[in-house]
Order: sequence, then structure tokens, then C-alpha cells
Amino acid sequence: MAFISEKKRSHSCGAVDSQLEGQTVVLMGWVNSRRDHGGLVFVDLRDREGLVQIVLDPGKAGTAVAKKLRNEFVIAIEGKVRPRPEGMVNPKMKSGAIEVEVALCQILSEAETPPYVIDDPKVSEAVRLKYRYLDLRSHRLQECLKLRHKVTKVVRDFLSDQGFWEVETPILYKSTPEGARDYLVPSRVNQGTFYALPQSPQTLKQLLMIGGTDRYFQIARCFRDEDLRADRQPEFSQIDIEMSFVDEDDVRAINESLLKTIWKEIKGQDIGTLPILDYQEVMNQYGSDKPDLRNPMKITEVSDLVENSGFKVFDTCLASGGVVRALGLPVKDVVSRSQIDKWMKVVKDHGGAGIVWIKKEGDEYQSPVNKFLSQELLAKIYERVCPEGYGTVLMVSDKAPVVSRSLGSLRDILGKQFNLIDTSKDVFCWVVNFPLLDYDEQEKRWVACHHPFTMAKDSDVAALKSGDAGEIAKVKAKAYDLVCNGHELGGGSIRIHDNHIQSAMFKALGFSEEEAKHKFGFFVEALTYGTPPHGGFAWGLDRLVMILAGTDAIRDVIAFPKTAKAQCLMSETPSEVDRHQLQELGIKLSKPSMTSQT
RNA sequence: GGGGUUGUAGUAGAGUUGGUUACAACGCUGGCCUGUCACGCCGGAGGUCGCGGGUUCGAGUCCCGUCAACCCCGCCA
Repeated sequence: MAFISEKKRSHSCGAVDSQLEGQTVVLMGWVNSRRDHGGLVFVDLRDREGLVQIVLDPGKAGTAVAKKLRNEFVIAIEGKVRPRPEGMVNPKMKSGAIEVEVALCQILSEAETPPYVIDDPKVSEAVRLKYRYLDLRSHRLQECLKLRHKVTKVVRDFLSDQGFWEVETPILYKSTPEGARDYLVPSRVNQGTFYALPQSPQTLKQLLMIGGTDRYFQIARCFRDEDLRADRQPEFSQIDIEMSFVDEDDVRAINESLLKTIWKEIKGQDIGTLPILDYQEVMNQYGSDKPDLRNPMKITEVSDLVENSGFKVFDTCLASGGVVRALGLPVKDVVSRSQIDKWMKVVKDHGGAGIVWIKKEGDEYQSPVNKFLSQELLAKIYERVCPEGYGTVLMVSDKAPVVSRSLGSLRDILGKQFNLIDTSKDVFCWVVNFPLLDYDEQEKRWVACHHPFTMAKDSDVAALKSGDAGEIAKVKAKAYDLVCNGHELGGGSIRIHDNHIQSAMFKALGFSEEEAKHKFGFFVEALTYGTPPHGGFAWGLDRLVMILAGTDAIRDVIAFPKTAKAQCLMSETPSEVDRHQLQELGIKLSKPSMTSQT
């Protein structure tokens, strides 16, 4: 049949509407479903833009093929757009008022019976991941891919307009010893050496600033060999930005402007000016450095009230420098004991000892510590934590970080459980004044909170250089995170542009001079040849699209994602390689049986 | 590395105290049907109950191990 070589597609299926009534159209797409009435066959034809009903008469020569059509066949048709007969309009369908009366139909590609019906929401994710190319035909994933494209286009347009150059940096690069595990790639021409896939283009974008690029961005693929989560994949994309001759406020300003542009273009919403919150205050009030500000609950300090209360647990905690803080659950219903036990487990998971609760029944305050705390004291605590006069007080005592983690996690759980979160809006904030370094109890050394190239606040540089542990603990970083609904959308910092300060930083991290030279020698040397003050930001693109799409799995916004075991079920990646390949690379496996023999 | 949930036709599920030949739905398939859109009606095929052991006269069901998917903790500068 000469049909295809003579005709071109005139419209997408989703674009056929009543405007085209009376016109002849050529459509191509997938058979979404077919309803065979014997002398008349209805087919819903699908492409990425939508569905349209086509009508075929199997008795006619041009459409005799209608009897052979099955789901997921790819077909081309030519026909006339017409209104549906009286009473036959389908209000559930966007194009439900019209249909295409087909004159010619040709099968372009037959399809095996698919393992499941496209868009069936009940099918397990494992099956859909194996047949990802079929899942990609679903309306849900098509919308996600489309949204992702729109977001990256907005980003590229915005940053280009602001004078940023998009520069690509290598995927085969140098192993970075700090931070996450690297994915390694063996070198064939330099046997025994390895490339690493970048965890982020951090040093490269700084070198671009040293190279005079001034304003850079890249939608950069990053790789981290760590365990996965619903919102974490081993390879992911960052919107990576770096700017010269700037300080913290400049970088925040341009990224806030980008954020506003994205929400305006994608959701049509004006999000206003973002609050700038202090890290320590955020940790105290929300128990997290990425607080969900849609949740009205705040953590309340009660240490001062329970001082010398006579309750031994509180007294010893406070004496050893700990804190007692509380969350007020603003719910009138009485909370059951077994319910509190479940929350108790959450606190224990985060290292806390448990929950001391206070309930109000009539004028009486109930609590497991009734014996130790007077009614007056319980009343004082209750009034501070639950000022509305109802609800349940949940107190945790321990070192401040444990209390924060415990109550922060509880805050999220309670917010969801009692529907306290207004999900109709997105709430943003900046978090600033992060500590520069954090003491790692396991490794017994200081580690960078952000990364080792982060600049200290100007007033703290002397303290960093002093090398004194007590001083170092207090050093704050020129770092900032952008937070939305409890997710970290991105983070950044002003970088160290002075090689002496960089050396002091490496020293504080416990690197010997030799180590620092081996790991970052080229970079420190580059700093000595005239480095502009610079700083930047990196957005988690996948997470950003995920939030915009309203989904809670990052797999939904990545075309070909991996499972929790970092495998691709479709292609069966990773896979064994043949001996010859390994020989060329000079690699011997400790378990040779794992290599295929071919 | 640790904890939890799940696993039964192609798909998603039911399956009683351990008891004959493992169910109905959707999909598939043959037939009928010119107004369906979750089309309808009549018929048909389709199963290593994730895998491997064990207990038992007998295991989808009980026990042990293992694999896979998902969720969480650790980890993710």
C-alpha cells in the first residue's frame, strides 16, 4: 500500500477537536482500545497529546483491516472529522464531541499482546519497570517527561538571559575522596588507574571561575554510589550554577528569581519573597534543616520550666548540658496510650529515650510523671506548649541534636497523620548560617557540613585558621539551602578563593599537607593564579520536578530509573562482562565464576 | 549493614482449622452484533501458588532458608 509514502501526519491525535469538523485528517498513533460491533469498529487512537475516537467500517475496502486491529498496534488513518451523533457525546473525553470517520487505515506496526494494559494503575512497579517503554506510554509518565522538559527549558532560558554560559564538564573525572562513594571506571590505556564519575562538578565549576567564565551553568548528571530511597537515585541531575565576584546575597537573589520564574511559568503562581531563616533557630523550632513550613507545629523549649523539678531524668539531662523540648499536638481528641507508644518508637529510632506526655482532662493534667511534677508545673508547661488550651504535650529530653531529630521526625509524622499540612500551597524558605564543620564521632575528625571548599563567614576566618577545636566548632559557613515543603530543593555556598584559607580548611579536616596535595593539589595550585571571589548553587532537578509534578517517587520523573538495588529491570543493568573485556583492563575478579565465559 | 511490607494464570486479587480437580474479574482467544466508549452476549485457552528445603498420610496454607520489588534507619561532603 502506498499510503505512507504519499501521506504525512496532519495532526496529533490529541489535537483533533471540533474546530476541525468537516476536514480530512491523517493521524498516526497507537490503538488504545477497540470496541468491535461487528459491522462497526470503534478505536481510541492515542499519541502523546491525547486520545481521539475513530470509526471504521470493516465492510469497506479501505478499512477492512479494522478486524485485525489489537491494542498497541501502531496505525495510520485518513478520515473526516465529524460531530458524534445525537446523544453519543462522551463527556469524559476531551475530544468526546467528535470522532473521525476513517476512509483509509493501514497497520504500521503490529504489537504482541502487552503484558498489561497501558495506564492500568494497579500494575506493580516491578512489572512496569521491566517494560518501562510501555509505562512511558502512560499519560502519567508522559506528563512527567513533558513537565521536566518545560522546567529545563525555563531554566536554560532564564540563565542564558542572565548572562550564564552553559558549559559541559567531564563525566570521566577524578575520584573525590570526601563525601559519597564514587562510581569507578577502569582505564584501559593506563592499567591500574581509574576514572570516577563525578558526584558533582564542584571543583570543575570552580576551575571555570578561575578560568574566567564568570557565570556558568549546566544541567549536570551526578553519580553517587550510595543506597537508594524513594527520592534518591544513583545517577541524578543537578542544575549547577557558579558565579564570580559575588557574595551570599547575590547568589540567593538570582536563584530566588529563578525559583519565582519556574513557579510562575509552570504553575502560574506568584510565590512572593522568601524568608531567610537561621539554621540554629530552624533546628530548634522544627527539628530539621529542611522544615516543612506548611506544618503549623513548632517545637517549644521547656528546659527553663523543668529545671530542678525533682524528676530525675530531666534533672540529669539538664545537668549534663541536654535540653527538654516539647511538641504540642493541636488536636482535641484524646490520644490513646498505644498511639503514644508508636510515637515513642519514632523517638527511640532517632536515639531518644522516650516521650513524657501531658494530657488535660477537665481541669486536671495527666502525665506519667504526675508523681514528680506538680499540677502547677504541668499547667505551666501545658500553657506554653498548647496555648490554645487543648491538645497533647509530647516532651523529649536529651542532647539537643537528639531532641531535634526526634521531635522533628515526630512533627512530620503528626502533621501527616492529623492532616495539619495544607497541601494546596507550596511554602519556601532559605536556611542560612550553617556551621562550617561538624564533628564525626565515628571517624573522630571534623567533616565539612557542606563541602571542603565552603567559605567561612568573614568574622570566623581567624577562628578557622587558629585550628583550635573549640573555636572551629563555632565557625559558621557562607552556605545556604533552599527549602520547599520539607524538601531541600538545592544548596550552595560562597567558595574559598584564597589558597591559604583553603589550606587551613584541609588542615581542620585532618588532611596532612601531602594528602591535600595528592587529592586536591591541582586545585589548590589553580587557586594561587588569581582566583575571583565566587560562589554558586546546585538544584536537585529531579526533586524539583517531583515536587512540581506532585509525586513522591523520583522514579516518576526519570525516564529510565533504577530500583532500590540500583538495577535497571528493563536492560538488566549492571551485567557481567566477558573475560576478554576484563583482560584488556587488567582486572581479575575475586569470584571468577561471576564472569561470563564467552 | 539493619528493620518492615509484599510475592497465587499475562495483570491485579480471593483462597476458611493443613484435606478431592486452586477460584471469579480484567486481559487474551473463537463466534455473534452499526453507536460503543469499563461496549454487550455465547464459548475457549491459560497455573512449577517467587525459589529451595523441612514438618505431615497430605502444604498455596505451618516452619527454616533464600531471591526479588517497595518503604524506612544507617549512608548520601
